[in-house]
Amino acid sequence: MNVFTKRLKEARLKTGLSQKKLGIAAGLDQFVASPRMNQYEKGSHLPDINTTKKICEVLGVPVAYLYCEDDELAQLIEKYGKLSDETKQKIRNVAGLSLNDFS
Amino acid sequence: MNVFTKRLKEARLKTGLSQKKLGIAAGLDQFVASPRMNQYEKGSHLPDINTTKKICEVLGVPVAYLYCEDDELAQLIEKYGKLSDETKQKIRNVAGLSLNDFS
DNA sequence: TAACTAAGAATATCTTAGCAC
DNA sequence: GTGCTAAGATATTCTTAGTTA
Repeated sequence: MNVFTKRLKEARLKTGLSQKKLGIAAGLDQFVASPRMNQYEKGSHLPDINTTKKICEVLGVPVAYLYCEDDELAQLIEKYGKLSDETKQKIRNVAGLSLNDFS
Repeated sequence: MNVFTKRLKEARLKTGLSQKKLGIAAGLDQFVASPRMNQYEKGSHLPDINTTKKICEVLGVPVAYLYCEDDELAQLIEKYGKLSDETKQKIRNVAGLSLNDFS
């Protein structure tokens, strides 16, 4: 079980969708959605980048989230897009990434 | 030019390595390193996950970095691993991810 | 209904052999 | 040396046709 499959399964279960329904929601044909999503989640195959993007859109997570090895960083990646601009800026300040840090 | 190719090129140029040298450092055969790394950087092909991991190790970036669409989040992903545990915890607090937030 | 798998079909990447700068 | 590409060889995923719980 690699990181991709772990994050994919966790994110899917959060939505309450079955493997098949997630695949259909991501634009896969109804007859292939079940085996393909299962192959992705079990790790026997890896989806191409476009399918990955669509799956992530349905799951509400960035693509980077599925590839993130570090659990804490993965949490941060998942939440980052839902934060206010103010909070994002605060995080950038703390991380030392601010371009406009005159403090 | 997609996100993967953009981040790959930027990260490689930061290291000062040529495409070929990066490929060799990532474990690719010397005769295939140049075309393969070029194919990855130009976006004609995508490397498998194991090759991606090795490339990222040489580049000093997490795999998630190459797949991150958001530029600011990508910066944060790149820097996160280099931060102190204290700074990481501060960021988690600001993001509202702390499990031990009794404030 | 949901999760899962084998195996041939289809499609992708990888290697070779180069060219252009 | 560096960046880059076409095309056949190779390895992967995708579809089909199911089984299992």
